[in-house]
Amino acid sequence: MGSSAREEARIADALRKAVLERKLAPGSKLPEEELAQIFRSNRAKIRRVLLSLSRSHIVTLEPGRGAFVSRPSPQEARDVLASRRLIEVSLLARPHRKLSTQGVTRLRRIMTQEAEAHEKHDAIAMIHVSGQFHLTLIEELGNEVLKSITEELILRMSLIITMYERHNATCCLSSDHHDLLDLLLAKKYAEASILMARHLEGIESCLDFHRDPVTTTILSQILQPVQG
Amino acid sequence: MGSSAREEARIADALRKAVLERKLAPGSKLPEEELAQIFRSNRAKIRRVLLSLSRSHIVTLEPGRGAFVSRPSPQEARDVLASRRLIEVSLLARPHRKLSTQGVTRLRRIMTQEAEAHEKHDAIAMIHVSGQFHLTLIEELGNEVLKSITEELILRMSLIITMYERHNATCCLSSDHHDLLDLLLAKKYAEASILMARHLEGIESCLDFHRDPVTTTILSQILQPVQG
DNA sequence: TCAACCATTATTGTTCACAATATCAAACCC
DNA sequence: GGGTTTGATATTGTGAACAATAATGGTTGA
Repeated sequence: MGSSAREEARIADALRKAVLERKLAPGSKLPEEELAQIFRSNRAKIRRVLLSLSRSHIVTLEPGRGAFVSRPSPQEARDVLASRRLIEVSLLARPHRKLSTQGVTRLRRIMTQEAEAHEKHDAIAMIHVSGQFHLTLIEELGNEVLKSITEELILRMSLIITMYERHNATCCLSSDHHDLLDLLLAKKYAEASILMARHLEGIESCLDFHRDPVTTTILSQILQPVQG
Repeated sequence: MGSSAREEARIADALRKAVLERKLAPGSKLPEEELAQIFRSNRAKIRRVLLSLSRSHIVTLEPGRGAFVSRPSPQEARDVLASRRLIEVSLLARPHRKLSTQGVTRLRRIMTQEAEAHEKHDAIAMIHVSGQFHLTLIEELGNEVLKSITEELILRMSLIITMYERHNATCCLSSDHHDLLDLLLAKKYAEASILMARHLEGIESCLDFHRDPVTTTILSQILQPVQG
């Protein structure tokens, strides 16, 4: 069987998904044995997955103690937010290329899904779709490298929001996304970039770095339904 | 012994250094056993290091075949260059903070080393010092996250330059660095960012994506002196 | 009652042997 | 003679057993 890489990718994706959807709280312990049986895998594979995720700052490996979902410090949080803002705002201000017609179609479809999720009050779907909007924008106006960098930053932001969010603030106002696309179609890049800056600052303003980083270490049974 | 992480970091650093200094040609095979005895280590640790490096796009793991130094495609090369340009140029245009006095000192010291390396025609020292200049700038004006992102991009650029460089073009004109610092001290950020854009475009213009990616697979004896 | 210590238990870290796979070369058929 | 097949060799992939380490809980003594 040469599908071991696929299996590891599946496990890593499931963990990343759980982090993105804020089901795995920062600080949660990730015991190798437990993960192995949840995913019907073995420790060796789990271990490689955890090593990979630790390189993406999603997981922190403490020697002799094991793997934990990362708990970004306030400073790290600020840096992640600032970095994402720099990338996305600058890209809108000076996009590498024009929006393709199929790109516009993709963005429109995503916004439709966003509206549906909003209507159903499906917070998890909102997170996914909102992330997809930003990533598609980067893919269209930028390139693959920026996209994968931002993918990682978005994942780290999920941890940050879980730790430091003030109330149940909505992560992304979908109206912003709508206005953003309008401005881009009108080639008003300067205005679009300003809107994006405000958009991301909006997320930031919902954070409170003073409060105790509440990290209820949730049991891993949350992962059970993920792997189907 | 709990120093296994340290040992792995040492091996990873040695490999990264070899890539940065362009001693390890893209496409070179990295056999686990051979690396293990070069670094007086074992396959398990080597394997973990290679997995880590593969996450940084420095190494490519081919299932069943082993690890190879990555050979970035022309498209990937363009994306890496564009991403680095976006980050550094935007950061100069709108720095997150002012240059600290000790930051200026550090940059000046680096430029001194740069002049020395230039005088001695020490190409390897030039690479290191030039990278340090850019990274220090990002650390001073930006943050740690952007710094580590750029660290990875610089490493990938080393591979790109090895594969696609036209002649023996100097990677960074030190005069540019000098002018850059002057502009920053004068708070002429707009001009500084333009200079940075030209600076990085200069590197890009030395590349030729049409020529065959010459990848002389160098033996790993190059690594021997690295680990001392 | 509290604190320090020690034994127990659970988890991680390491090593080894073996299985699977790809590479290479020689033999073979067309 | 060229291309294909087939076996030998080397390298990677996998799993399990063992060692080392940290967390846990209970005991003992002040």
